[in-house]
Amino acid sequence: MTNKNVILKKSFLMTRAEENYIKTIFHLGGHSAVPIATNAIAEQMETKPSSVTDMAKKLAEKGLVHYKRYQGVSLTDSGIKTALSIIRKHRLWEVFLVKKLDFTWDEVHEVAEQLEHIKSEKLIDKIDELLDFPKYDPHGDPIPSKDGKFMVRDKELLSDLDAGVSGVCVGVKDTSAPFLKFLDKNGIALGKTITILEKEDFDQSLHIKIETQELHISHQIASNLYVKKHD
Amino acid sequence: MTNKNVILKKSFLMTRAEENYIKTIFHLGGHSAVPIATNAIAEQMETKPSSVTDMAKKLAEKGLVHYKRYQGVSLTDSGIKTALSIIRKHRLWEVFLVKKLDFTWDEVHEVAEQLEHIKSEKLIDKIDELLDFPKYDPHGDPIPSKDGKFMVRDKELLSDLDAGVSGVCVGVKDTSAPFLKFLDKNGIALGKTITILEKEDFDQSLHIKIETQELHISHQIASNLYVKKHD
DNA sequence: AATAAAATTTAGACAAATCTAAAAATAGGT
DNA sequence: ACCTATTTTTAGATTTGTCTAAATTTTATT
Ligand SMILES: [Mn+2]
Ligand SMILES: [Mn+2]
Ligand SMILES: [Mn+2]
Ligand SMILES: [Mn+2]
Repeated sequence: MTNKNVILKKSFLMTRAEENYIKTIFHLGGHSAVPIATNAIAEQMETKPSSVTDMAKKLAEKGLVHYKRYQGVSLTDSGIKTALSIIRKHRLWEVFLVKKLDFTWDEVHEVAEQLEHIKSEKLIDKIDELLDFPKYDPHGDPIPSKDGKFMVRDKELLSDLDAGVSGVCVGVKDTSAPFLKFLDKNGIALGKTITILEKEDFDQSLHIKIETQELHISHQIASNLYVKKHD
Repeated sequence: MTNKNVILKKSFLMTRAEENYIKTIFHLGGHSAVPIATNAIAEQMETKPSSVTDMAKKLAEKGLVHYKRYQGVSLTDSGIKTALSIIRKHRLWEVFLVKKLDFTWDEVHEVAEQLEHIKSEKLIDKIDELLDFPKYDPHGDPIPSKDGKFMVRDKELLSDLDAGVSGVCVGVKDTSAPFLKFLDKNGIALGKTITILEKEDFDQSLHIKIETQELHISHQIASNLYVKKHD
């Protein structure tokens, strides 16, 4: 087998489980030098630490993660590339589902979790083209380009801003269906302008204006909404 | 667990391997009373007969096939329903790839083999709607509706027709990429009118007119082209 | 009907991904 | 520095889907 085929094999012969581990490690911050703890990965993936250890060894064997016993794992350059490719697919499929099939933003994640594992470079590139090369997914998260680059929009948690400040809602931190449905119910959506009218010292709850409507939201809600401040 | 959940489990908790076996059995004709031989399934799936036996037992356990030792397998009503649902997904995805993403008809099968296993009823129904409820896939094969019904177009193999007869090309029997590429190269496509000008007794090869162009094709080619005769 | 050939099943093994329970290593507190 | 609590790894088992080799059943041939 040629060296080129070995390289191809590595990226094409990833199992679904392997891909899910790589993606989780990336999301936990394992792309930086800081290694991620076995337990953190296990908790995030709803599996047991012993399973994570087994997989860490396998991924290290494949050159996708750095792993030293008891020292946690972090992604190699190859692992980061792989993670970005999966995240790209996940987010593009989410945009597709919303823009072309009228899914709501709380419905797309579950299906994208499956679609992100479809192996076809042509397929995802054509989906990208069909969607006119979107930069952000339905939850405001950036979509990596084919070569792994993506916009890091400067945004802040609504809960970190002071009274009087206003900006545009550009993302959500919690992407769970219940949270997204709550936002729908209260007229909060990406692209809308939010102004902090008042901040309650006692419980950090906020009195906000969203477009024309006034609303009271808890700290928990505010700490899951990303806003881009007006200049 | 309620009875309803048990039923749901059966249709939702199918593994990819199980789905592929069910689909293969259906394609080999196992939907009729005639049971399909273990070896036939093994050959079609490029696996070993012993593996087929193991899976036959599991599928029988789940009520998807009839199975008696040494007697082959056939699909139960539930198995047929399952097979039609997978085939529906496969063919709708093939149409999607051709109509919306500019895939050629020789590229779609491999990707559809993956996409057919995505679990989301809403997804496939929305794809169906986006495509305006197509009745046939890019190879002329009928697409089962949500409730498992589909058109059986009356069509004949070009090789079974006599000289002088003409009709419209409505399907291919061999859907392999090499055959489809051969057809492209020779200007043969679904929807085109074909007339048999002459039939060579010796080797059954045909001299045909396809639209305005004349062409000589072997028996092997003719026996993989479906035609609907003109009235 | 007996025997040979072919098809099918069984038995036992293996790889992938997971688990539980026990052992080992690390980190934190005094 | 020592002890303890926590984290992580190892060892061994389990499930799914596969394989090879041997045994069994069916089918075809004499
Ligand atoms: Mn998502
Ligand atoms: Mn998202
Ligand atoms: Mn196909
Ligand atoms: Mn087809």
